[in-house]
Amino acid sequence: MDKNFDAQSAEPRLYKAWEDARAFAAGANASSDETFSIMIPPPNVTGSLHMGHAFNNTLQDILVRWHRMRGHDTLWQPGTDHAGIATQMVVERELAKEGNVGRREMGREKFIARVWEQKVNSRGTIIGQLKRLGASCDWDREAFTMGGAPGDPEKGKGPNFHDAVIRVFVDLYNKGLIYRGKRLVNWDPHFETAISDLEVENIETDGHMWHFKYPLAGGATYEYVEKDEEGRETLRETRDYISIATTRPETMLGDGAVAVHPSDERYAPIVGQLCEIPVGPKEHRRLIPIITDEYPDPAFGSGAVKITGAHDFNDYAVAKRGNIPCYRLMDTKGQMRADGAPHAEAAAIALAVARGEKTLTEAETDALNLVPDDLRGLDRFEARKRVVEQITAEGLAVMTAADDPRLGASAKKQAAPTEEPGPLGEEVPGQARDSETLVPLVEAKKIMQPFGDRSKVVIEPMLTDQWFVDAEKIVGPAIEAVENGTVQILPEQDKKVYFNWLREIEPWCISRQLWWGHQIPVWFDYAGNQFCAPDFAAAAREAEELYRAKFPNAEVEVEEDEERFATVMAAEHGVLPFPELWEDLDPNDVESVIVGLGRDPDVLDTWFSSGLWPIGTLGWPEETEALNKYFPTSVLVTGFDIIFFWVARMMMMQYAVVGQHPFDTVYVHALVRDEKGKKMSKSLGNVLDPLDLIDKYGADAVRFTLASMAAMGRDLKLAESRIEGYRNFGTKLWSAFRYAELNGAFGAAPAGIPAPTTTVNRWIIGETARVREEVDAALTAFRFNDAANALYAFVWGKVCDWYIEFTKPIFASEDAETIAETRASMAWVLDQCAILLHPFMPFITEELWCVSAERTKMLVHADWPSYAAADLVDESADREIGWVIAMIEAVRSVRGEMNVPAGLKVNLLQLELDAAGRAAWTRNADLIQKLARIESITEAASAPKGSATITVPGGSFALPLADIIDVGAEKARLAKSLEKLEKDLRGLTGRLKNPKFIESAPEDVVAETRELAAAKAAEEARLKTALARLDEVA
RNA sequence: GGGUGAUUAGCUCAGCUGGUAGAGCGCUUCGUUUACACCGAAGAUGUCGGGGGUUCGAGUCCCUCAUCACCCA
Repeated sequence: MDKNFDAQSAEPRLYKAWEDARAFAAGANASSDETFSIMIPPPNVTGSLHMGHAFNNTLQDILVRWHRMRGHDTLWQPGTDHAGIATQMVVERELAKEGNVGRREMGREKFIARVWEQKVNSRGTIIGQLKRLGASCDWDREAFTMGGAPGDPEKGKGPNFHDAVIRVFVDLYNKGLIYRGKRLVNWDPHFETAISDLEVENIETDGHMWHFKYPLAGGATYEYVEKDEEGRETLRETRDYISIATTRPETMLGDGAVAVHPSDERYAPIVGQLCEIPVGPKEHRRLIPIITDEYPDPAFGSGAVKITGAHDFNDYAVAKRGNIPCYRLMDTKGQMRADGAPHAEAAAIALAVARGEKTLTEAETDALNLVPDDLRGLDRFEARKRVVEQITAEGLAVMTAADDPRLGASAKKQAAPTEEPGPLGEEVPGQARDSETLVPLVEAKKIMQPFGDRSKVVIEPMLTDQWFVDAEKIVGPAIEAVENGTVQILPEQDKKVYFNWLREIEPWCISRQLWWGHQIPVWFDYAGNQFCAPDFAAAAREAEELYRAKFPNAEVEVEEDEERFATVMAAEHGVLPFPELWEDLDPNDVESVIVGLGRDPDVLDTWFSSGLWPIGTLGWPEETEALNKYFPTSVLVTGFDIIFFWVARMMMMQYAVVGQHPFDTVYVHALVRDEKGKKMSKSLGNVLDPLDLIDKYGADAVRFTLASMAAMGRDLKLAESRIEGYRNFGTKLWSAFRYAELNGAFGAAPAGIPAPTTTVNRWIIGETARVREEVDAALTAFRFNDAANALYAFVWGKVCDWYIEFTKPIFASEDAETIAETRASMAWVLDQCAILLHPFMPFITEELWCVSAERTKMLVHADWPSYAAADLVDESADREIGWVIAMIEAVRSVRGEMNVPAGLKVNLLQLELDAAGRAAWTRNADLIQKLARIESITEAASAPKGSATITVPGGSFALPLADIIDVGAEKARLAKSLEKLEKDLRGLTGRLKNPKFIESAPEDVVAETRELAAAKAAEEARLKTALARLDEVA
């Protein structure tokens, strides 16, 4: 054997050997009917392996390898996710980089073809990286969340996931669980698509709060009175306006009302009146009603809130309650609308509505563009600036003293006025020279601003038509399953997060205005009828049926017409031409009907398809053998950040579709952070690339590190030094095998558990059984760190530190029988180390397995042991070795502290020793003498002058070190031990003297305490005699 | 604002149902005793965030305060 394991060259070789042997195939090495299955959380196709993946997949691989070795019928299902928005973003960026035309110029079909190309190319990256980690997935079953979708160049290679997704959509649609509607959604103006609320990050940012006056209609006035808590008047003035605070002035253009709290006395006199939106051309100022609603907080701002139903979630709710129109102001890019009739015309209609002279349908309201002509087409932030300028110029901004602290940093700047006064009301307001001057009240304020998690642009709440899953109707079983334990979530605390979210579930917006994804299987006709079906032919049949019924004597022909969808959309915006024509017809007279069907161009949220991952990968809707065998799956291992995105939705969807729970256990792991606890991010530059680490330390070291730090529910802070430490552990194991090789313990594989006679061999076999139980118990409880640490402590602390050292005198001896027995025992013990470590460190253990003996199977398929400590632990061997170790440590400790030269062999005087101690000594004299470097031992009645005392259970010894010993140092050493001992003893006897302790503590605890107290007392006595002797000398 | 978690050795953390604190790394001293210097031997270090309570007994259970982190508004 070489001196070290060469991970770089061995890992690819070993992985290939496993793959060639189809060692990871579902059911490989199965010897029982028990099944174990895991679905990989599919990484994005365009992604690459980061620390989170490495962690996640290491844990999965440990479980999978462990179960496979235990003979369970095991499947680890791999695959990748099409990651709609992320992938589309990557490809669009690539196109731009190549100087190519954009996707719109390219057209949908060509663009999709391009994305497929990208998918085929980059899919291999992440798969290759998973293999480098050692992931033992059944690669032949690799799935893709868009597998089989139109354009898939590898159609038929993996499961047809597309058909499954479409089928589920149709199914849920038919069950009434999916619907289309105009709702306020989170709109990403960069990608020009709706996104779900989970894809929005709310970030606190520096913002402003502007205060404006909305003049009352017709110059009306009222007494505005403010009172303090005792009801005393603090302010009374006659006002002709109502004061409004807003962080988004540009949305004023779409205000539908001003709302105040019903209990707010300040505004009671003007509720029901109209007020004027103080922006837009003077001659077309819109009037809006002042209404009451529970939403405004009287204590916040002025207590009055403008209501812009089409651009704010809270306002939307108020608008719905108060039947206030929601006027959409922006287009898909977040620019002020430039469509429709001129502002004057639109404003007139809106005014009529506000006066109650006219009502509009939802579509008509949406068609109305209330953006003043001069602001049309502007970016929303530019529009904000203009609106503020216009209002301020007109004198309708609320003013305040220039040193008003609410102005924030800009207020302090007053002392040093800038040279050029900027336009009033800008984001840096107020250029006044002294506090007498009034400036517009623009509060500097932290506001929570929504950002797209992918695009990083400010999300715009937008009123659009979208598809929704009526999640509320399907959460029931998902909640119950966790409540009643059908599905276990670990760690327990994450259950709460799960419940909180599910119990307050909102409709799930599943449509995305993207091209890369599963296109929604719904076709529209002229009249806006929806036909939901797996394909056009089926949709056409439905349409045909409908029109046959409507026009009994007509020949009905249905044709696909992509233009139709656009027509219908236009119709929704106010022009609905065709059904009106029919009103004048007698349906019986119609002889021919041509129905054009256009398909909804939108695609489904990626999470809708990954929600079907457990069944879709197993071939559902076909009743495949795999589905029968491996579903419901055993464990889902995933990060806590996607409990909502994925776990909860898989639960809901699996129940909704197949009425079953998708997995028995969800193991939620934490985040990998850097050593300072910061989240790893590219912008911080603290990212540890798992592949770099694998290159440097080997996959085994990386895996073992991650496993040993996987304490449940705790983030792991990863320092490279830890990985280095576990690389060293691998080397330690390697060199232990090398020792075995040098001592003839290689060769034939052990046939069974050896039954040696020598104490050390009997002892280590018992220890092995103990660690096997520990590892199994830890893995059963998903306590990966406990398992890893138990193995570390066993291999290093027991096998290497003691067992191997104990065998040295044996192998150096002439005792052929004992040597043979020790070789067999050592071979077996090291085999067990390899087996038990294999799930954690698959590469090095496989290599050691293969080089150390002739094998019938590779380690990946070796049989996991089941021996019990109860059967293999030999109590007397255990006690004896315990004593021997204590003896050696005691001598070494004294030597170390007394600065006895390491090379010097010393003579030991035995002062007193009980029978057990004598027996242990006799049987293990060789080994104690070698390890403690003792030349000889002689019995003596008393310790000579200038000797150091060694106490062990049942006896005491003396090291005569007349020449070297420092009596003072020895006294100090003994005094220190004695002090500690006495302290322990005080605690113990104190407890034993307490009658309540004897009464109420369990018997075994009392007994244990007594034993401990006795042992400590004995040792105390020995130490005291030793000290007394020293006193005599001194 | 609501929720969750954390606070234990210099650092990073274990410590499951209460029985009197552990690991790894780091640090100090010594050491080539042929498995291993990616090593060995020895050693030092803790009012377990503060305060209160329950208990014979609290790092562990309860209350409270403080600080930090994350999630959701």
